[in-house]
Order: sequence, then structure tokens, then C-alpha cells
Amino acid sequence: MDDKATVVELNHESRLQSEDHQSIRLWLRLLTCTNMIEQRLRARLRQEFATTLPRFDFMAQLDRSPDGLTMGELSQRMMVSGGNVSGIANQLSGEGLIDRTQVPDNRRTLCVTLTDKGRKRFADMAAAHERWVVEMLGDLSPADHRQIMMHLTQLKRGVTALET
Amino acid sequence: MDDKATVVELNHESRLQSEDHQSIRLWLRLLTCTNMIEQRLRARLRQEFATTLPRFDFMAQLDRSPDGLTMGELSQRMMVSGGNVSGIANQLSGEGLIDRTQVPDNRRTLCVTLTDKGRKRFADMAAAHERWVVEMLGDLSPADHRQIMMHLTQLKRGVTALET
DNA sequence: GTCCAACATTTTAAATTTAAAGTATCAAAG
DNA sequence: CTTTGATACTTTAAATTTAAAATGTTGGAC
Repeated sequence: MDDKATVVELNHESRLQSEDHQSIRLWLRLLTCTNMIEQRLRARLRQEFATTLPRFDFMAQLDRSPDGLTMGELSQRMMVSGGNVSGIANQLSGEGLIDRTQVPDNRRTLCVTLTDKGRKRFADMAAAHERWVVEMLGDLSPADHRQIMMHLTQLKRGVTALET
Repeated sequence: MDDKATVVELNHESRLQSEDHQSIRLWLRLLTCTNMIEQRLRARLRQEFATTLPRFDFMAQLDRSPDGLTMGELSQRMMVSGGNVSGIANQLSGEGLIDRTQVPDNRRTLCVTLTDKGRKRFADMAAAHERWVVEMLGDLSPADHRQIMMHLTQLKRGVTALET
């Protein structure tokens, strides 16, 4: 439907109108970058470790917290719904990668930890994952990194500040 | 599970280890920002227009291309699988918001356009959507906008450059 | 002690999403 | 003309995801 005299990348930003607000441009650029990286990571995790991004994320959060996390904490940190976390936990538990134990002083709460097997499994994936991310973002100089981080901090602060 | 002497935001970045590579930090920051914005937009589209982000995205791409887009083009631009686009197209077509017409010189190809109803419906949503995005990102000065865009351009270029 | 609202989690149903297989069409080679 | 491989799209099955309802638990208020 489009004449292409020049090669054009097609992605979220293709929907931009000339009169669109600068903020819309920034948002679509952000979305495009994130989606591009996410898709690559997803594909590689599937190809090389037969796992998914949310499962990896789940284990990464636990690896970071050796004392364990509750289901609610996992839900917050992974930024997904509670039901979602329940489902992933069932899988990982079934594969012996995590333990769920009752917390003595609150019978509503579960404490989730990586098993030894889970910790080992994650270590392999984490090393590869880091290589992939560095490969994708490593072009940027340390100074650029700092600058983008600063800007995204500001952006994040602005969004967080809004109520609801 | 965590003592919180200070208020800590919980999100993807919570999984960061002290020794993690700068690129991982940047990636998780990017993911957190995108998810935060995406969740807010998703919730508002549902509350105020009883629709979803992918449906909005679909219509936005079409609004941008008055001559229509093929299913394949939509798939590329929305950065989702072809089957996904088929499903959304069925919905929107059922609601009379889009038309799918055969292209005369290629019977495999469908050309998708917004109906008048679809165009009107989208105009309302787009106005609100722009307000929301500006509300979230508007804190940044025009100079900041330019800088972040520049950096994300570079980041995008780096990721695109990788094969596969 | 008894309610009652809040909380932590799971379950449910519906929608979304994906990868892969399937269908139909095309274009080009022989 | 026929075959072949590529293309455009849809269908399928499985997994993911979400919002909302359901379950069980807690900690006051009274």
C-alpha cells in the first residue's frame, strides 16, 4: 500500500502523523525499542533454553532475593497480575525450580525461593541473557548509558507522580 | 520479605544485582518505563472507551494510512504475529469499524481501511490518548525530549543492526 | 467474642498472543 | 502448461495475560 522509494523500518512509529505531539513520538519510540529487545530475548530464551521471558523474569527476581519473595511481591516486581504469577509458580514448582513455603506468622502468605536446581538453571540463563543484552545495548558509550538512564529516571518519576 | 526503612519502588529493576552490567540496568529501566506507561494506557482505554491497546494500535496505524494497509503491513507495524492481526481485524470488522477489500491484482492480499464510523471512533480515542501520553511525558522539556529521542534512535539502530 | 473491611492468594472466564501448520495465490523456470 | 518455491493470510493449539470473582486469613472496631 505504500510506495517505498527508500527503505523504511516499519514499527509502532509508522503510525505517527506529522502533527503529532512530541510526547507521542517519544512514547512510540520507547515502545518500539522495548518491543524489539523483548522479541529478541523471547526468541533466544525459547531457542536456547526452551523457556519464556516471564519465567526468566520470575527466577531473576528470586535470584536477587535469596530470602525469598511472597507472591504479591513477585507480582509487583514483575508488573503483572497476581493470577499470572500463580500460574508461573505452578509451572516452576512442578519442575522443581522453586519452593513455596508457608510463612509462620501469616497463613495467607507464601514465601517463594529458588531451589538449588533452580538457582543453577538460572545461572546459565542469566549469563547468556546478559550477553544478549550487552550485544544489543553495548554500542552505547558509558556516557550515553548514564545520560539515557538519567532521562529515563526523570521520565519514570514523572509517570509515577501521577495518581491512579 | 524485605525490610523497608525507605520507600522503594518495586518493578523490573528490583531484580538488579550490584554487579550487574550497565546494559542490564538500562534494559530493565527501559522495560519498567514502557510497562508503566502501557498499563496506564491500557487501563484508561478500557475504562473510558471499552477497548484494548492492540485494537487502538490497529486503528491508529490505519488512520495514519488513509489508502489502507495490508494485513502483513499491519502485522509488521504493530510488531505482532500475523494471526494476532487476523483476530483483531475480525473483531473490528464485526463492529463495522474497518473494511477489508480484495486487491484487484493480487487475490492473496487484503486491503484494510477504517470505515467512516471507525475513523470517527478513533478520533475521539486519539484525542484522549494524546492527552494521557502528554500528561505522562509532558514533564520533560523539549530539549530533554530531543535528547532522549536521539539516544533511543541510537539504541534502536544498534539493535536493528544485529542480524536475526 | 463477633463483625467487617482489608489483605494474600487462587481460580475463573475471556481475550490476547504466539509459533506452527494449513490454504490459497502468485511468479518464474522449464 | 506444469511444477516449484515463495508469498499473504488464516487457522489451530497451547501458553499467556488480565480483570474479576472466590477463598481463606487477618486485624481491628465494637
